[in-house]
Amino acid sequence: MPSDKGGLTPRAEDFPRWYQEVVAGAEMAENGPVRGTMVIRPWGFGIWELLVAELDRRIKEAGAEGAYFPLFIPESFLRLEASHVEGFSPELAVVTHGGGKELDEPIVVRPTSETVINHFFAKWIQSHRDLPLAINQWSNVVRWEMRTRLFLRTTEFLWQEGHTAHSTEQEATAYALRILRDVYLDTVEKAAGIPALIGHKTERERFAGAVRTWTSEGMMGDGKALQLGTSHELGQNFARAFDIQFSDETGAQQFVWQTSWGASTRLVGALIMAHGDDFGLRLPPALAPSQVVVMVVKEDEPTERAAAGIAADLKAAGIRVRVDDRTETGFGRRAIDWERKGVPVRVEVGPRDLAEDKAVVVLRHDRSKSPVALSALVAEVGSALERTTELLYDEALSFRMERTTTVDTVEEAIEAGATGFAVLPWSAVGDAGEDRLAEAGITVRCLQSPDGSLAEGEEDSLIAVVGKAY
RNA sequence: CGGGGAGUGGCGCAGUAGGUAGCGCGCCUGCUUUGGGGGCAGGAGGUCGGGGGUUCGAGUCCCCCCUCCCCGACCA
Repeated sequence: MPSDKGGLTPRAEDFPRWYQEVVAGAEMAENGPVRGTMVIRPWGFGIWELLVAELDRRIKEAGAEGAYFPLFIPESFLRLEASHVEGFSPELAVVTHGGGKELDEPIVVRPTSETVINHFFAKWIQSHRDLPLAINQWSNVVRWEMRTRLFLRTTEFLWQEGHTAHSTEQEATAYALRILRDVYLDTVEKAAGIPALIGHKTERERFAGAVRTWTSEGMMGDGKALQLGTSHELGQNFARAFDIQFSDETGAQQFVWQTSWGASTRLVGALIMAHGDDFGLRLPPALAPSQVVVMVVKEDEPTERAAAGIAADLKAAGIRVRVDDRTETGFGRRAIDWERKGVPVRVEVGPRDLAEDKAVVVLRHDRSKSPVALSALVAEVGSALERTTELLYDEALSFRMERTTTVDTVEEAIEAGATGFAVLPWSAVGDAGEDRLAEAGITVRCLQSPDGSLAEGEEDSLIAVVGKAY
């Protein structure tokens, strides 16, 4: 029996199931033949490509240059930084054979590229004049995860990893924060329309090998947290392990101060979970492979011509548009398909509209329909697209506020954290409190100043935002 | 690795005392319909996860193996 929800399980009924159905139904991705791997289909990859463009533009503006390092890393490299190996060894994929022979030294498939990149940084950096050095790589990485979910956690995933070296600690800190704010926070909020909290991780949540990890965290539609982008201050840990030294102005040898930062295909999952509704995906226009679909309601020559004309006008206005003239498929089916894929605006063109020189404009955000005069169509669609991201953002923000509770104790945080975020004084948590939260499946997502701004240390005045996480 | 479940057309499933495989969706053809998963008619598509055994006969019973999913320990 057809329902107008396109056959999806309601989000509130079973969120994980709804998520899987959206990923499949919107033709975004499916499982690969090897456990935990993912085939990203054109619709999902189109979203990723737009995300890459948004991120990369900001990364370049922040002064990092693109480069590429190998997929294969000598196993010995990983061992050079103690906490780094410890953190990653359980999830490594290791190549032991090549060309039909057993290798002398096993090769690791990169779980991240800190080690290879720093091996080369050591070679490239000689003088303070070589600094700062900022490199960004777009690549795939492999982490042998136990439980996987499409986009959220897969064995192989696509990401961007930035690596920098600076002559002073202050400069490294400033750069890590610049990336957090100007790249991640800005992309996530402006392009993706997802409100994010920023702060730093507690010691136990910190990246393996970092001295401080900065994070941006979003709340998903089920109240759980998802890390959206992280930026690490590595101090001189890797510099010492890989002997990355430079001569300063006085001729003295010094170790560099470093950062690394990344965002992954997980962001596509964030988009689904932050904005999706019972009818499927809802895409912010900046990340929609097609921002508008013009639907030919009925097969007939004047209608098809009118639809093509509308599409051409929209395209000329710089809008990504596609025409759906598959009239051999029923109208309802096609409408639901585009709705599930999250296309922000649909323009329906049929003989009845054309008789009045109109078309029906349907907004995916609230599924509202309104007749619009053809002469006003481009302007109307354009302004609808401009409003969409902010509407999605506002909706997600009020949801997060509804689901965020300020509390005083760990026990209260456990209760509130079951369905959303709990905010409490960091001094009320501490190491023991983190243990207690962990028993309830809750983690500290980030530490902030009481006003929500960034703070550096672990001093008592900080607040902790806690919740269940993906 | 510990506990639980499942492998049957592309997808989701049924298959009842063992008797030679079926349903829904999808797909193809034609007609009709197109304003929220249309209707009618016809059609294609299956080594029943693999191997062995019992039997006149195995999707079904027995043994071994493989794979996948869910829950717990790890994680952008």
